[in-house]
Amino acid sequence: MKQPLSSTEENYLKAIFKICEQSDKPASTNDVAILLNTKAASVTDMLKRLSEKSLINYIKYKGVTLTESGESIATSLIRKHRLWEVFLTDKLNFGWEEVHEIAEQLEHIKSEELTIRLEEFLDHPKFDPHGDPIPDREGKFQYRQQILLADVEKNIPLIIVGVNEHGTEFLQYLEKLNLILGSKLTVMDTFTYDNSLLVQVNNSVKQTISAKVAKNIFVQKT
Amino acid sequence: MKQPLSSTEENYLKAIFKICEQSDKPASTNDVAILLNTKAASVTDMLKRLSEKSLINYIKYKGVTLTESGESIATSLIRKHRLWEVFLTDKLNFGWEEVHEIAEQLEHIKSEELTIRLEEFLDHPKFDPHGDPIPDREGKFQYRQQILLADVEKNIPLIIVGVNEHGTEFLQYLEKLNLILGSKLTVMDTFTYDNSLLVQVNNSVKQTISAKVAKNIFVQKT
DNA sequence: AACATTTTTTAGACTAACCTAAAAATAGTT
DNA sequence: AACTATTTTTAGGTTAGTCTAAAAAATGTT
Repeated sequence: MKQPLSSTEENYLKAIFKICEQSDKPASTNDVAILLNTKAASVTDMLKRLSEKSLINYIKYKGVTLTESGESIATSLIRKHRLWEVFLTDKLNFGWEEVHEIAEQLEHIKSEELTIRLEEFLDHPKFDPHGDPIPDREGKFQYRQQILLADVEKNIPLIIVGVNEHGTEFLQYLEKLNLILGSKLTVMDTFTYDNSLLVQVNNSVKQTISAKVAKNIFVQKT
Repeated sequence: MKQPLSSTEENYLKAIFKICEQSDKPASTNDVAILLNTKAASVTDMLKRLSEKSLINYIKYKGVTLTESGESIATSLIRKHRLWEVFLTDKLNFGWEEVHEIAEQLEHIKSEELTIRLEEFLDHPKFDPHGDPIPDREGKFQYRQQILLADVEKNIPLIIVGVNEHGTEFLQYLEKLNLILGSKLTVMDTFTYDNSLLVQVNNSVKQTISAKVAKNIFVQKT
């Protein structure tokens, strides 16, 4: 009946999920093409096939959303991806900037039992190394408090709970500034000229942070 | 230059390696087809492509062997396969009959660093859960003493060090008979009628074992 | 509302990996 | 050595996933 999906098909579902999650609107063909680094024509092609399999709701020219079964596959992939990321950092001591690419491969391993035992082995982590929440077996996950460092007021003690970008370069840069998950910081001053911020990290060093960086760091009030 | 191989190509290399290893002769097209559960025509097709990439020595109608680079890829796959099997049994508590299928997928994950760190994490195991030796980073591995239980004389104390078949059914059956890695046993008697054996396991139970089973168990003298 | 621009789809072609059926080469047997 | 049976290769076709170029639909602008 349900023959297993190819990695390619799975990647399309994940892409559609991410786009819809961010914008709360159907994903456009182009959005998907850009995210998957492919061409719009190829996307149209695949959308027809996924629609045939009842994994997406696709209306020509009107964009695409996931059906329930499509969404369940997408969240399962995200779940596996994030669990493997935890494994790679916590057990194999990879840096948070190194794990994405490997997890991208590992998430396609097909074994329900493996995922369950991996989760158990890792002690049921709730967040991955970048602070992203890990869906449970039913695909549900608590959303993190999504306050961007860029939107926060002065003189409030904060803690870093996540990042909004997962590129190697960005994460390595953050690490150099000591801006990692769990780091404490306070915005000392904001400069309206370029929207950069002066922040104090871990109650010691004061640093200036560009607006672009501040828009990619999630914080919580402590 | 060297674009990475597809999982399919990798599986062909592994198959050729296994056939050549067992028979010490070039692998025939048919052998490969049978092992990979595909058709001879498909194999010929692939052999041409692998030959083009200098991974195999292929002479029409004469069979195929691996080149040095082909062999290095094959042993790397076997290395990864067996390391993941150790991970699955030792860390995730899978049974030795459950791990093959999952490791079949995991062996294709591409990251040199991952393999090295996994090996480290597992404490540099030398054998997988079925007693098969794990190649080192250079692809070298010590061959195990390959004495088949079927070929051993009476009244010599033995220990099980490996199996020659990895099917789920066979391994589950062995487990039921308490014939697992490390089990001690002695051949008490042999019956020339059907070549079955009477063995004593762990100095307690006496059991009869068919010739077929005895041909798939490797033992060592203690 | 009509025209220009952008987005999306269609049409047609390519590659990897597979297949079946037929032809060619090898191996086995008398 | 000749003939038969088996193995292997070739020829031609299929499917998934990709592409480019052109056509069609949607969107934006005056």
